[in-house]
Amino acid sequence: MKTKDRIIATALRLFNEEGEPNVTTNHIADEMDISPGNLYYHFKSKDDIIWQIFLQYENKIQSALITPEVESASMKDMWLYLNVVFDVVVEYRFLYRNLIQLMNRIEFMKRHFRHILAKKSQTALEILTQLKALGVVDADEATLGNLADQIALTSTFWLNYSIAIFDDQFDEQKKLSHGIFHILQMIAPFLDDRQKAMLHELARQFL
Amino acid sequence: MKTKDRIIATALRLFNEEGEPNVTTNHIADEMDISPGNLYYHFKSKDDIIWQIFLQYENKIQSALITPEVESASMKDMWLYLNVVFDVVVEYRFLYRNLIQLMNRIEFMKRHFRHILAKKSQTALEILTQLKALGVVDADEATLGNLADQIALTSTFWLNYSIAIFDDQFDEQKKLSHGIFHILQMIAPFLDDRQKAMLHELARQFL
DNA sequence: GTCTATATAGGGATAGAC
DNA sequence: GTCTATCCCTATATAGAC
Repeated sequence: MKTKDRIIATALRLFNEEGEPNVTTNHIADEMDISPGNLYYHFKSKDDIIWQIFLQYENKIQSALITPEVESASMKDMWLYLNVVFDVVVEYRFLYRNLIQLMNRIEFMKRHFRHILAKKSQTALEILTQLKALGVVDADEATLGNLADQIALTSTFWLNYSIAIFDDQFDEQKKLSHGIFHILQMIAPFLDDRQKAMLHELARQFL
Repeated sequence: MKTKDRIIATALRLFNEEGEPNVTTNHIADEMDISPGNLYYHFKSKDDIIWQIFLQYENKIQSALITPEVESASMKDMWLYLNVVFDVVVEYRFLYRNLIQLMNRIEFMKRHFRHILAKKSQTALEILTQLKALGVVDADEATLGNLADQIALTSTFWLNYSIAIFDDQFDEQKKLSHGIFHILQMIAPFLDDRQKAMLHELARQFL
């Protein structure tokens, strides 16, 4: 693994663990046992490191945001989609914790993130629409649109929300599952009894 | 107005306008035409200023979170409640922009904010329950609980969300109304036609 | 209560040797 | 590509005069 990649990996880990504002470039270099000068040979600034991490993140989230072919014709498809999205969010959670700050500080970030957010909502809508066509979901267009936005918003801020409401020792993975099921519950009123039972079963297994 | 209060007012304004991390104590003193030394005569640290602002905020939000007697027996009651809450959120919006950061930095903040968030959800649930008893809303307990949490989450993070998705020149007040109607739309599927029409009318007037 | 002056510390970033 | 040494700057906070 090249030094440049190690810097990115280490920075990402420290940012996630301690919050980006609390992690200095010296801190990163120290953790890797390299000199600050070396770090600045590979990156021209701290924001440059963050931007490179963001580009990695953007790649991953975009792969996650390709509309899946709804296969099982059930809420399991939505559940899978949410799992993929939440995984990426967790992996790059520091971005979400300081979203506004970073968007204002780093050029292009705002535009790129806005694009991702729109895609999140759009993909959710496409899945819902497919599920509706298959008779799994029963709701009008406006409701589906509202649900899609709500899914985008919730998947974006759930981690912050859960930091605020849950005990700190609460298991990270549990928080996530909790978020996913919170979203699925939003859709539940528009499902028939068989699908509701399936949600219940998923909840039993994973919550 | 005493200097101490002027410091709080000025700090709040600057924090909101420029983001707390971008506003230094010197910056605040400068804006008020007092010396940094004077500022530190009144507050022992920057975090102390933030904490005092938070206590002000806590007072206001707690007044807003008292369950209203549902009077008009319509969605107008929910609409009024949301307006009161959003007003406070906007007045102290810098807290929401750096929520996690501040909660980790300032003692007690986490505990206090967690309490407020729980109350937000609880109050929303009480209003929904009253509306159900009056026959305005038709949904089971689980759905109402889910809606209440969703209202708490959305009212907390809507400002950040709207910064991310809307154009910067988009009017502040419009963003707010947009958030309120987004929440009302979440409840819409559980209303009868007359109530839906009322939402439509409110939207026409304020959106 | 308010000012001026300053201590202290730490972070971002660069120069130049190896 | 990596290190050492260091510069520069800015932020928090304090000391002591008025």
